[in-house]
Amino acid sequence: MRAALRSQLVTDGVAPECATTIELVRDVLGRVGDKWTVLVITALAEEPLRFTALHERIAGVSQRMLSQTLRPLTRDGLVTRTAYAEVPPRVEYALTPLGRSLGDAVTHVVRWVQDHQVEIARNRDGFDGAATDPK
Amino acid sequence: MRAALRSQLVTDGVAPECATTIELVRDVLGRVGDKWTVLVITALAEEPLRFTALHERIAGVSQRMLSQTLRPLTRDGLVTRTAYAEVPPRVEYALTPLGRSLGDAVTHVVRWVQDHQVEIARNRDGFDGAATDPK
DNA sequence: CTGAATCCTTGTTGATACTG
DNA sequence: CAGTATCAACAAGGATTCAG
Repeated sequence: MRAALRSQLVTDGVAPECATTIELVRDVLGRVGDKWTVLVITALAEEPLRFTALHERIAGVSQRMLSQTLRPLTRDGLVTRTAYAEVPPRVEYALTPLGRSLGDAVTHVVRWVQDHQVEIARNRDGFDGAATDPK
Repeated sequence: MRAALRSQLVTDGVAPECATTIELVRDVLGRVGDKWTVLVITALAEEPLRFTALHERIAGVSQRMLSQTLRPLTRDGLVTRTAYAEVPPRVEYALTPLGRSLGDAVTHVVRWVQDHQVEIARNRDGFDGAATDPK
């Protein structure tokens, strides 16, 4: 199964139909790895939120980055964007079932980090110590 | 549990000990989201490989990016680096159990993409169609 | 209120060349 | 063989300003 995973990811000698899958995998993984997407998903997982509310909950995000993060999520159907024709305008973002299921998948990785953070920190100390103290 | 996840990720009003966890989560997620790490992990999941072998298997990676990808993985204890004192030099990289377990966690996300790629593509078409065809 | 447009700074990537 | 050093190109992120 791991070989099957690799066959989906590797780019040398890919079959043409596979090329689109590997691109999509990279696209989504890159999304998950970016600075704000996971925070947006987890924030929306609690409850639907309007733009400003999101902006307030996610500390440090700029308006620009927030809308840049939301657009591809909306495009992929991970979140819905509902604009109410009022003045002042009101736009509510909510997580779709699809987005929720991605959040669940990502949770595995997040939990992995939490479960292994001590071990990782210890490894880093050992590595850095060996580098500076080569005795 | 989802609220717990969010409490680990969000940066506003964090407890001091949490700050290091959220940084680590971002660090690892960023790693997973970069261009080469997942490919390296999946390649090494099959068998230990030397530098050149990795370089050949992962199409498109430069020597520079490969060593830049390998160093943090080694530092965190996800892969081992064994240098044999020979001429010519030989260095073998292998996945540790820790690295293997991260690969398993990431597999959930990869499988999620595979399972939902059609739905995502359909959503994108709809989104793009609505943008260009506002009738 | 909800963004889009602009500018600017920084970080990331890749090509190339060089070393133990 | 297994990298490091250097440089140029580019993308990402943030601050600010403007608009519907």
